[in-house]
Amino acid sequence: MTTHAAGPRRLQILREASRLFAERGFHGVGVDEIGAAVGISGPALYRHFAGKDAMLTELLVGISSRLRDGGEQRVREAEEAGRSAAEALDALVRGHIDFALDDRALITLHDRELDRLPEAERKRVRRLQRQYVELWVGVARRAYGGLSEPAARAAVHAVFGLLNSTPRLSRPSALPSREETAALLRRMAHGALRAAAGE
Amino acid sequence: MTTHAAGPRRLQILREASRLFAERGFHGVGVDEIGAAVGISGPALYRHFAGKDAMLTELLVGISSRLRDGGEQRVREAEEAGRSAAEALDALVRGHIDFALDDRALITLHDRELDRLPEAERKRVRRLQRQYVELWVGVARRAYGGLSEPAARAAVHAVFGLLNSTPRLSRPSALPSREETAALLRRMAHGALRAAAGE
DNA sequence: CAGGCCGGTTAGCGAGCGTTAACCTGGCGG
DNA sequence: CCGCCAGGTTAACGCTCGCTAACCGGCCTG
Repeated sequence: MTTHAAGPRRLQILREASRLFAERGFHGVGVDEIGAAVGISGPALYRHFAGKDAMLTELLVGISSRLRDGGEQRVREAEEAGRSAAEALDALVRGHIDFALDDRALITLHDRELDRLPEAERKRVRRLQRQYVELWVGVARRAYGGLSEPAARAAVHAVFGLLNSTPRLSRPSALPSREETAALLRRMAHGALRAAAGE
Repeated sequence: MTTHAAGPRRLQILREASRLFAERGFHGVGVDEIGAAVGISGPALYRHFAGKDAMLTELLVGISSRLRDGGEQRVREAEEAGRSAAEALDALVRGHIDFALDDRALITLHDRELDRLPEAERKRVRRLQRQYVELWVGVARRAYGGLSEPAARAAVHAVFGLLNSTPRLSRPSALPSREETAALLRRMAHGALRAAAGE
C-alpha cells in the first residue's frame, strides 16, 4: 500500500521536519538531518514515509485542512448561535491567531514551501487554501458593507500577511507576552479590515 | 580582484535570478537555468559573479539598502518640510507600497531567502533590515501616543506582513488596478497602526 | 519454540549540483 | 598586423542528495 500506518514516531518526525523545513527551507534540509533530529538516522525514515516529498505533502495538507475545517466550524457555530457576521469574523480572526502563535513553523511552511510540492498535491493544497480564503471573504463582506469582492479578497490576503507576521520575528523573546501579542494582532486585524471597507 | 565590474549583462542576470529565486527558491534553481534565462549557458555566469551565493547576496543587500535609504530619505524630507510625524509615517507607508508593488520578486526574496546567505553577509543584511524597522518604530511612536516600544516593533512587523502580502497572490490579475490596490493597502496599514495604538 | 514482521542499521548507487579547466573568438589599441 | 582581453563555449570533476538494497535483532503470535 502507498500509505503508512500512524504512530507516535511518525508524529515526532513530522514535528521535527516542520521545524527544520521552516528554518532552512525544504531543499535546505537533508533526510539524514531529519532522521538525526529524532534520534534515528537517514533511511530509517522510509519505514514511515514514502519519501521526503510525502512529509511535506502531509504537513501542508494537514495545516490547510485544519485551517479550513476550524474556520468553517467557527463560522457555523456563530451562525447557529445567531451571532452577527462581525462576531463570526472575530471568531475567524481569533482562530487564525491561535494557529499562528501556536504552530509558527507550520504557518511559515504554509505560505513559503507550497511550490515545492508535486503538481497533484499542490492543487489539493491550493484548493483547501482557496476555500479558507473564500470563507473569510464571505464573512467579511457580510460584516462590512462597502467591500467589493476583489477588494475583499485582497484585504483578506493582507490580513493573513499581518497575522502570519509573528513567526518571522528573529527572536520571539522580543515580543510581548502571548496574550498581549494576540490582543494586539486582533485589534490590528479588525482595524485593517474596517479601514479596507472605508470606515 | 574579488568583485566584478558593472554592466548591463550583470543587471539582466540579477533581474532574471531574482525572478527565478522568488518562484522556486534559491536551492530550487540551478545555475544553468539562470544562464538559460539570459541566453547564455551555465558557467558563463562566473564571468560576472563569484558564484551563486554572490548573486543572492547582491540582491538582498541591494533591496535592504534601497528600503532603508529610501525610508530615511522620506523621513528626512518630511522633517525638513516641518510636516507631522503622522505625515512622515504616511510617506513610509507609500514608499513601501511602491516597492512591494513594483519589485514583487525582490520583496519575496527579502523575507524568504535570508537564511540561505553565508553568515557574514546575513549579518550585514539583518543590520540593514533592523535599521529600517527601527526607523519605522521611531516614527510610529511619535505619530501615535500609546505605543510601547515592543508593541510598536510587533506592530511594524505586522504592517510589513500586510504590505508584503500582494506578491503572494497567485494571479495578480485577481487584484484591482494598481492604484486601487495601493490605496487599499495604504488605508489598511494606517487602520492597523491606529488600532495597534489603541484608537 | 519457531517464524514473521516491525523498525532499525550500514553500504552504495545514480543523478544533479556548483564550480573549475581548457579552449575559442571577435573587437580594439599600439 | 599582432596580441590581448572580455565574454563566451563544452567537458569534466567532486560532492551531496534522495533513495534502495541487504542485513539484523527483538517481540508478539500460533
